[in-house]
Amino acid sequence: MTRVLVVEDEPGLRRALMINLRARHYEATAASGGAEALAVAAAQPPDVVVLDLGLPDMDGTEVIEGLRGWTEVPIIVLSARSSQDDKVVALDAGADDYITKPFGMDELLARLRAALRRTGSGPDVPVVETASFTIDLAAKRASAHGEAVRLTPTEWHLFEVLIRNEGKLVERRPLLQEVWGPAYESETNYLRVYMGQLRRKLEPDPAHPRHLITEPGLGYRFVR
Amino acid sequence: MTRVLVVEDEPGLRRALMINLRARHYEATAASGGAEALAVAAAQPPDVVVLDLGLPDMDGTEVIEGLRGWTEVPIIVLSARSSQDDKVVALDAGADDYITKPFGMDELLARLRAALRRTGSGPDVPVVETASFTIDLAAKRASAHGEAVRLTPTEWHLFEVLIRNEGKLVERRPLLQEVWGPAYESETNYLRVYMGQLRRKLEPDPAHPRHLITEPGLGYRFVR
DNA sequence: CGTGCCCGTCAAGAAAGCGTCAGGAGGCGC
DNA sequence: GCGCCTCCTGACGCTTTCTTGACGGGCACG
Repeated sequence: MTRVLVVEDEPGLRRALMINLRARHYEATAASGGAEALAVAAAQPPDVVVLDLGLPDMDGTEVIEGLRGWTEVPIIVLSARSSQDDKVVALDAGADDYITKPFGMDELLARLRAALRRTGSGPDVPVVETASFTIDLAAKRASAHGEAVRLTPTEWHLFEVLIRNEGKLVERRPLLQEVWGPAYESETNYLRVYMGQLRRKLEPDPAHPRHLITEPGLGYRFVR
Repeated sequence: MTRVLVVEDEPGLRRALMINLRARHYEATAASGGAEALAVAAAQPPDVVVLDLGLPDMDGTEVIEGLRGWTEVPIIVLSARSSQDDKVVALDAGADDYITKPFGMDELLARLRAALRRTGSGPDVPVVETASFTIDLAAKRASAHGEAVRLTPTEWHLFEVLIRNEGKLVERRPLLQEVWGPAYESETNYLRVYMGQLRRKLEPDPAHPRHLITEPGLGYRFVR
């Protein structure tokens, strides 16, 4: 879950922010001062920081710099001060966005989404690991028995479909349609050839596969 | 030099923006309509886009979507409309920032710097060192076998994309789109030529590359 | 015990992709 | 205008990948 650190000294606004964020299924943590914010961020690095500049204990810019010393987490600044100078100082200190109070909750949330989108912290976990081999879908890297293994485009495509349905049986027809297109749905030959290649490259004992399983008469299944 | 695309239909504001950007040593290009903006961006992919939402020929959101179809270049929206809904729509369509008119030039420039800072950074170090060569992204300097090497602008651009995705496979189409623009996504010739040039300039044995790796049928990969 | 079905394996030709070279066009400074 | 650099483009031979057919083994069933 996406973790948001809210740094706001005024209890009313802090509470409103927390409620709204949690309603959107963010994991929201609160800090009421700059020192506390830095401590919390260090203990549990957030995915995005919403920072009120007008804190009682520290200047807001110092908080930004304190964070920027070790993390590039997006920082969205809230501030009652609307002069250009204030914005320039905060943005150049390392803030990603600057919203003047009073602000609308919808706007804040939209800017939050924009900031999170950029970091690309998608919910995907594209690394699949088994006892025998490791597959990194994003980087298109595979390794087995400790050594890097090269897969051809078709092998990747086929394997991806199986991994997406990990544990589940994938019947031959959907498999063929997905990888080779609808015109090839009866070319079960291809499956035999390419499953064989995948096994030879990845399985410890290709003749007795443990992860790329044949379900006779039905299709194939990938199990971890 | 950093390339800024300014999309603004009103001549006075457009001129003011261009003057201010050029005074800060940005390479600023102007477009007065949405269609023109998309064409210019495709021909010469910019590093950041400043986009007025109130264009005569297209809805601003369409322009955002047209860009987001192929590039993740930062988009800073300018708009006379200050309602939350307008901001939410533009930001969720893919904009990175939203500034309401009238605005101060200093603020725009600060937000521009913030947007550019994000793209350049990441977990990158501006200096990449391998056993065979050294690349200083910031200073645009390269050296191999102890000697300085000159790379052309296109070679830099291509190499930067690969370095940003160090270790990860970059497929041909995204690579072509990023470096040459969306109209060139099938010109795989270019990749072959320029990868060859990079290898000849940087690899100890260009015929057997160790760092600029080809993944047949898929794309290319930079490994340290 | 024979037959048919399905699967795994192999190999060879076809197709697609890759590296390389060289020539020409266009831009830029002199 | 002239030379230099960069980019684009097409062609060629070579490598990798895909496709296709054939063969043999295991298994169920008659």
